Amino acid sequence: MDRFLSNTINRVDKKGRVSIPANFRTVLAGQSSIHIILSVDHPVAEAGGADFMEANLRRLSAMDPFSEEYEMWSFCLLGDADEIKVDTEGRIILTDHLRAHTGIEDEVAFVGRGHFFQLWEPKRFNLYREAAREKVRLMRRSLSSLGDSTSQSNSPASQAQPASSRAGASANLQMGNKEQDT
Amino acid sequence: MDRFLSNTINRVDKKGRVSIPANFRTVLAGQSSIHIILSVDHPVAEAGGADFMEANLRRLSAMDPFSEEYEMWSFCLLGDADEIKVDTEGRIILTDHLRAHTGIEDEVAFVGRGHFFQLWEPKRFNLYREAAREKVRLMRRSLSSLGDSTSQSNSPASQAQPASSRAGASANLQMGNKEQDT
DNA sequence: TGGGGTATCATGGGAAAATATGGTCGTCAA
DNA sequence: TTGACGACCATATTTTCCCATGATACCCCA
Repeated sequence: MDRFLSNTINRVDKKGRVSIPANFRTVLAGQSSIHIILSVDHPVAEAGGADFMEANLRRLSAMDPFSEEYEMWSFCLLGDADEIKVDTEGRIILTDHLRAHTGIEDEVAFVGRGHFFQLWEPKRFNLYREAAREKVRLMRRSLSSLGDSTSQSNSPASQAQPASSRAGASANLQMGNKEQDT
Repeated sequence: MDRFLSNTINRVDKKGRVSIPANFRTVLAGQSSIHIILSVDHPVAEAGGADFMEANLRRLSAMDPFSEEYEMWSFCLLGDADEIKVDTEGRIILTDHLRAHTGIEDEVAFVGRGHFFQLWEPKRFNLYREAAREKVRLMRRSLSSLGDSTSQSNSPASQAQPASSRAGASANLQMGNKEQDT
């Protein structure tokens, strides 16, 4: 298990602690803290281990340091970021501005996104999920009307290759910027 | 045997476990977990081994990582997916959101689809199957009216189903995209 | 070819391990 | 001193492992 998958809803206790789902913890492989940034697009926080942070910084370093783009990105990526300790039970304490940004109160939806995961307020998560599913439905429909190779009206799966070909496969599995595999 | 074929209905026990059909297990070749995604069109889950997951992700990696398209697909393919452990007896435990999406309660229809297989709630599976047959019948009819006027139903599959009477059936092709979840 | 024995399979249940969650008690700093 | 936080402990629930059973399919040999 080497990427964040699936979603779980966990409770926040009186002290503000939440358990990171066990399968996410195994991906984090015992790191004692996680890095969190706030999404600019949605009321959601995005988190991952050290490699997640590094990937973000690497993206930043590819920009012109005097551009406005750089200014804004670095502001959000660094200024609005957090490094949160994971306690001995695998829990984290949410910061105030994380709660404010996400609307999280007493429950958190942990949503795996590959090389990072998201923290949603559960109701918002469900809304967004519905919207995402609808969008995918529409996108696929318009795709198949183009005569997209083999794609018949199935799931994304309908396109999958026979099991072989795994050699090059893992190369770009991860999104955008990724560095560690395994 | 390297493809998932045919279909089987197995029971879910009190603890929520259900056996993966033995012939499917041989295709999985001893992998200790399976990957599952939820169909966006139907109340069905689609599952396979590691190669199934990789094939899906490969599809993702062809997209622009900053596009909305990518965002939506990856959300569904990763955030709404599951990696489920297979126990020593070859059983899995269905997650809550999988049950919510499929409507599965105490029985599961495993349906082979080649390089992956589906999990259906048996009644819905039957309805869908009816609807699918009807569609095929209609499509064939309109096709054959283009030229081959004589071709009448003699497919090996044409069984004793009174073709009509299932008027409502095709409507059900879409059923369930309004699943009520938690 | 028939019959008995054997392997495989779906299913069930008990017990141990893991997990999510709750609470207590010091410590350190404001 | 108070309040936040970390380490530590407690517990209910869930998951996993192990063993058992009835049923069926399969095979071998007389």
